[in-house]
Formats: sequence, structure tokens, C-alpha cells
Amino acid sequence: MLDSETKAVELPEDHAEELRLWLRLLTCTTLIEGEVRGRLREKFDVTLPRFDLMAQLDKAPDGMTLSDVSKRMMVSNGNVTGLVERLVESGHLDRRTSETDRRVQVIRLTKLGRAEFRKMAAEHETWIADVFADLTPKDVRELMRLLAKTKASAQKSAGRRKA
Amino acid sequence: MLDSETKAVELPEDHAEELRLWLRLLTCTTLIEGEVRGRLREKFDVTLPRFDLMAQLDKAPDGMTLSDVSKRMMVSNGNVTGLVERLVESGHLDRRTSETDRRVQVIRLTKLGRAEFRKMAAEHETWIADVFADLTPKDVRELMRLLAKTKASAQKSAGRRKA
DNA sequence: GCCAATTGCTTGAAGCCTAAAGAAATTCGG
DNA sequence: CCGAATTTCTTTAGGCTTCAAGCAATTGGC
Repeated sequence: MLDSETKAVELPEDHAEELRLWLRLLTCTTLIEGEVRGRLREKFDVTLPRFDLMAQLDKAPDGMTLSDVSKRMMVSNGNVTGLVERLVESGHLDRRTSETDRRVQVIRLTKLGRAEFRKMAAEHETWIADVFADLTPKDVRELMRLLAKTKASAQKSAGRRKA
Repeated sequence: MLDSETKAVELPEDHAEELRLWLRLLTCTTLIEGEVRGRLREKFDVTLPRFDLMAQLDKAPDGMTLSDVSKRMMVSNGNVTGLVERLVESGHLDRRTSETDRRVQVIRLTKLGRAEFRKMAAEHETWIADVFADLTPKDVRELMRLLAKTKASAQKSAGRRKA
């Protein structure tokens, strides 16, 4: 009893440190996401998912299929269907069936959609810069590196599950 | 015209680095969150928000008010109302009106709720450990530090907006 | 004591999101 | 060429989430 702290004792593994890390990561993301969401809403009356979808399309002048979007945004297919529906409705997106495969829907930004997105994106970039304002360039680099490592580790873990 | 690249030119500030950092942060969180969500669903048939709410209550044996929960979870009041409703319905939560302030609802885990949560939490911790498995202890410490700095910076930024 | 402001929660409308099932088109082995 | 498997997208049911409006209880100034 007096010797309960010997190093030989196998504790049932303590992962409290990783748990705290995960919670902190989640907190940061939630915080920033809420901030961006609120500003997009206030200044442009647009939702974050709509903005994200337009951001994907802005990088693809030749358009994307719904599946592509779904993979890139890491959301379900059904989700994209509805999102696209609303953005076509509001005139920001153009949607057409592929010539070579009639299952495929190709979507693009309309002229209006692109113009509005560019305006929003410019402001958005300054908001993000402001969010990270207190980090030094070195901090930013180091964080990028560690998050890359985290992403790789998480993907490996996810792979282990599905396999 | 031949001199368009002089360093005197004030570029409209390039924050591409911070933007990439934000996207990477978001990707990591989305990835891990999706993983946790899927596993909770598969193994325990429970949603992530329910799990998160129970996690808050597990740390508060004397119960919490809905407002407390709302602040801690960083979600809206209305959101908590519905979440609590469903968890009371399923027998995981106990809800009663405060003796001293009839506006206030105090919620606690029931015996069932606590037992189920503890089981889930134990597994959950191993999933998280697995997600971060490729990070060294030093990586974890460094990431914690940088995320703390990020959180502080983001909060300051959010404060600037609302002020 | 009274009324205004505040606080705690609920409600309603709209949109986001997932998982699962299903419809339509394509691909591929034989 | 044919049928099975696959791929792409939509639909459905259920749940999550926000914002804004509203109700009830409390608090604080006067």
C-alpha cells in the first residue's frame, strides 16, 4: 500500500491529453466558424454553406459535378442537392446535365454568382486575417505543419475503421 | 508599365497564408468530428450533440441551467431546449424548475444517463487517442499551445466586432 | 410599491445535415 | 449483347441549428 506509485503499475492508459487537444481544436473552429457565419449573414445575408459552395466553384471555372462538390466539402450528396437547388433558384448557380453522362449534373457560378462571391471573398479574407492577428508568421507556419500532421493521422485512423 | 513590380507598390495585403491555415483547421475538425459522429452512431446509436450535452452534465453533478449549457456548448438557447427535450424523453436527463427562480430549468443526468455516458466516454477517449496517434507528445504540447494562442486571438477579434 | 429593463426559456420559420432507400444511367464481365 | 454491379443523383424521415419574436419571472431604479 505504501508503494502504490511504482512505475510497474499498468494504468488503463490515460489519453486525457489528447482529449483536451481535441476539445481545444473544436473550440477554436467553432469560435471562428461562428464569427464568419455571423459576419456573412450581417454583411451579405448569405449562409456559410452557400459561401463554401461558391468558393469551391470559384476555383473551378469549368464547373464541377455534384459528387465533386460533395467530396470536397465533406458533406453528404443529399445535402449538396438541396444547397445547389437554392443557389440555382437565387440565380447564383447554373446547372446543366452532362453531354456525355446523363446522370451527371455540372454546376458553375453564374456571372452574378461570381461577382457576389468575389466581393464576399475579399472581405472574408480580412476577417480571417484578423482572427489570426496575434499569431506570428512562425506560429502560423508551425500550426500549418502540425495540422497537416494531424490531418494525416486522422485520415489514417479513419481508414483503419472503414477497412 | 515596365516597372510594375517595384516593391513600393502597396499590394492590397495578402492573407492567403492565414486563409490556408483556417481551411486546414476546418478540415481537421470536420474530419475528426465526422469520425466521432459515425462511431457514436454505429456503436451507441447516439448523436454527437446528445453526447456533448451529456458530457457537460457529467462534469456537473449538481446540474446545470439551460443557459449554462448553451454558453458552454456555444450553441443557441433554442437549440438546447430541443436537445434537452429529446434527452428527457429518452430517460437520460432529469429536468426540474429551480426553487428560487421559476424561470430557471435545472437539468441533470439520470442514473441511466450517467451510466450510458460513462460507457460511451470510455470508448470515445480511445477513438480520440487513435486520431492523434501519429503525433508525438511534443507535437501535442506544441499544438495545445498554439491553439490556446489562436483561441485568444479569435476571441479578441470577435470582441472587436461586437464592441 | 411600481414600472422598465433584464434574464431564462420556448416557439416558429427557415435552412442545414445525415443516413438510407431508391431511380436512372453507365460500365464491365462473360 | 446481356445482366449484374457501380455510379450519380434525388428523395425521405428525422434531427440539428440559427435567428427573431415572444412569454414569464426577476431585478433594480425611483
